[in-house]
Amino acid sequence: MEKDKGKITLKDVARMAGVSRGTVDRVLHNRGDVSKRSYDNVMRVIKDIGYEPNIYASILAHDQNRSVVLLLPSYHTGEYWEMAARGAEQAKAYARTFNVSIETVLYDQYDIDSFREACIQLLGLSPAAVVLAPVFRNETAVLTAVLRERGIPYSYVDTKLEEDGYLTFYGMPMYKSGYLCAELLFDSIASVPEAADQMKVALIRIERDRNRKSDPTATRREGFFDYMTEHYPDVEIRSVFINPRDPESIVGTLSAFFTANPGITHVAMFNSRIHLIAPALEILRAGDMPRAVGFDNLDGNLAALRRGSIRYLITQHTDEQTRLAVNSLVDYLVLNKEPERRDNYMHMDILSRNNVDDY
Amino acid sequence: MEKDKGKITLKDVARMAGVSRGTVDRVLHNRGDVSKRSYDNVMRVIKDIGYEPNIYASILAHDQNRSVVLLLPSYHTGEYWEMAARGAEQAKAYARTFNVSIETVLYDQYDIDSFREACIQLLGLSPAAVVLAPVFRNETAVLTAVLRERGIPYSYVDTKLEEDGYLTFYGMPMYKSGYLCAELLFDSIASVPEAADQMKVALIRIERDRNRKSDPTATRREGFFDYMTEHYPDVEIRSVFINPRDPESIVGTLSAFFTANPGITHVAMFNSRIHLIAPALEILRAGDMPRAVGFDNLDGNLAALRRGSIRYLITQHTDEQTRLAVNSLVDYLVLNKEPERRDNYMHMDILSRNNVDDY
DNA sequence: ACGGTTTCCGTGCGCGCGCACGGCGAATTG
DNA sequence: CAATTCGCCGTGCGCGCGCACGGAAACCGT
Repeated sequence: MEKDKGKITLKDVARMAGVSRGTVDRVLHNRGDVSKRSYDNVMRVIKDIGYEPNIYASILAHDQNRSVVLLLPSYHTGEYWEMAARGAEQAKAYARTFNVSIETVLYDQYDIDSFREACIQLLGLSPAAVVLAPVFRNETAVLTAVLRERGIPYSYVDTKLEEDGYLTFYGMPMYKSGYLCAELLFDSIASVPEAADQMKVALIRIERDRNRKSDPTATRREGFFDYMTEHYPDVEIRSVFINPRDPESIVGTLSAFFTANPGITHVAMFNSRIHLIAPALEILRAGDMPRAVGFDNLDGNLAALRRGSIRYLITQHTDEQTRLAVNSLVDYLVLNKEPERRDNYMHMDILSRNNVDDY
Repeated sequence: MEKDKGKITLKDVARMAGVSRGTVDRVLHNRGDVSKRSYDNVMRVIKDIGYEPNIYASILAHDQNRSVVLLLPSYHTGEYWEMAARGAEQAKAYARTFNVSIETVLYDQYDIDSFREACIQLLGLSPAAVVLAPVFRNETAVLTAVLRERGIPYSYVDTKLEEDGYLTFYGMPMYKSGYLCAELLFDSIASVPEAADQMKVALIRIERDRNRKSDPTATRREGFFDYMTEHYPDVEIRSVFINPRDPESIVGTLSAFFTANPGITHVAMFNSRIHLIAPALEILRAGDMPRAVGFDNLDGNLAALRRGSIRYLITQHTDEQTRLAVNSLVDYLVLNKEPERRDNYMHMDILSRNNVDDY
């Protein structure tokens, strides 16, 4: 494209503008102490010959110690937010090639005070940029106000607030994911739609979400129901609530449910925890496994997929989201690169037993 | 994690190892002229304190004009290899942050002489690294021999030769992709397997491949047949050959085929060109569209997917493959980073009408 | 005319590393 | 034993830029 041969340097610009390197430098950084005449000269030369600073020399001379801090919900092994942490780990490799370090601050997503503390801790780290998963919306708004005031760029992952101070957002299209879930579930009778009247669906939900007003999967459920209404309006759909904190109880809960609701042929679960019910299905329905579709590539889910107790997983790449969010901030910080898109809805992957291996 | 404050430099290593900067440098680059004693000392210190070179200083001092050259089949808009070129374009962004430029040399994949010429042209560019799509296997072997002799690292995309001089390979698991194709195609009767005896499959193939001994999709077809034998041994499978150079003829060919073979319910195509037959299906089978599954995310294929004339596409991310191959070479050149894996079989994406939007 | 500001500008140093050059002691050779 | 070679090593320069320092005009008031 452009000739890299006779690389144009700041010195060249200085010479061509009839000034010194220092003056060009002052112009480039709007640092004042430059006469209008010199300023114009320099600017003209820069435009004319298309000078671009050498970022390596710049960074080397600068030698800053930037760090990107992630603010995420804490997690146990195998849980949803672990994937985000994994993505952060991957981003580290990229960041460290730019001498940017990555730190993570965790909070309890069910304890607003821990979030407040985490915010204070985060600011104490004096981050060069921040990645947020905004579970507590009001408190997050407070934090981002501070960040904006301090000129610290930040990005959202998973969910975003409706404001426009953020650099990027990486998330999943929730409504569509529910729609897709229904489609995959009922693709099993696509060639014989008249079989629909023998089909019956169980939606597995979390006990705690039953009375929760802000269920994060509500939109997804909406997409699911819309698909069903459009394509299979007469199929029966039942909900059953399990308690994820007490895995022992799940077999019992489902056993009672299947007895009370015979003929369940399809199972769906809208959060990331379908791995919790896979063993129960294997025990209770070994003979005639219902077709099950769930979300997210947790290790437990992938294992169940491989065992055959789950037919499809729809994944949103939480790790990728985090990785890309960090990278966008690093690019912005180091290379002055504006992101291509502010809002990035990630592609949903469909995982089956036969394409999970090279995942 | 590590303290970035007192950044460890090459000079520190030298001091701690009781040698000079030059010696450390020689060790780092395996440049010889170092006594075993000094070598061991330096290596130990490096391990101990976890020294990592500052790439900015490194690149700045280096200031070479390396270029990575891609050797790919030429293409028209909307064809398979265009995706590889697109991936190269994306890699450019990454490469340029390291002052590495990307060049592409194209050849006619049906003309061996053009390949030979391309090889000469490539060597004339004195590349720092090369990415290859080895259509002509024998000639490619000749080229790679030269590259090895000159110490130029290279990577394969799409296909590889069975040798072990390459740095990385990025491709798709072909057998599995065929297996997956069959599964997706017949998932439509998964809940009512007894419907299988009313199903009939058409495999659309390319006229030119009929007598070709090295059909690149042969392995894929094998996976497909294995799945069918295992799960639906009695389903009828018919092949029909079309001429992609004469799109006008396709409707006629398929029309005759459907007449001769009534009751086709499923259609599969193992190369990237299923977009060629989508219009024909829309015309000939508007009333009862067969279920069609194809490969690769060509724009034409995606459009047909959106229109509903294709049910699923299995994609192998040719663009990603190329991008990653280039990146692995850049990392190797600039950062001395060995690739994590030599052979990288890419994940296969399943695309349906409902997850294609954010692709 | 002279001291004191203000405005504007040039120069030198250092960031950490790659590499060429030259040097020094020990081994080898005639 | 002197001359040469060889193995090993240290030093200096430059990559392009940021920034601090100091200095030269120009301007001002007395």
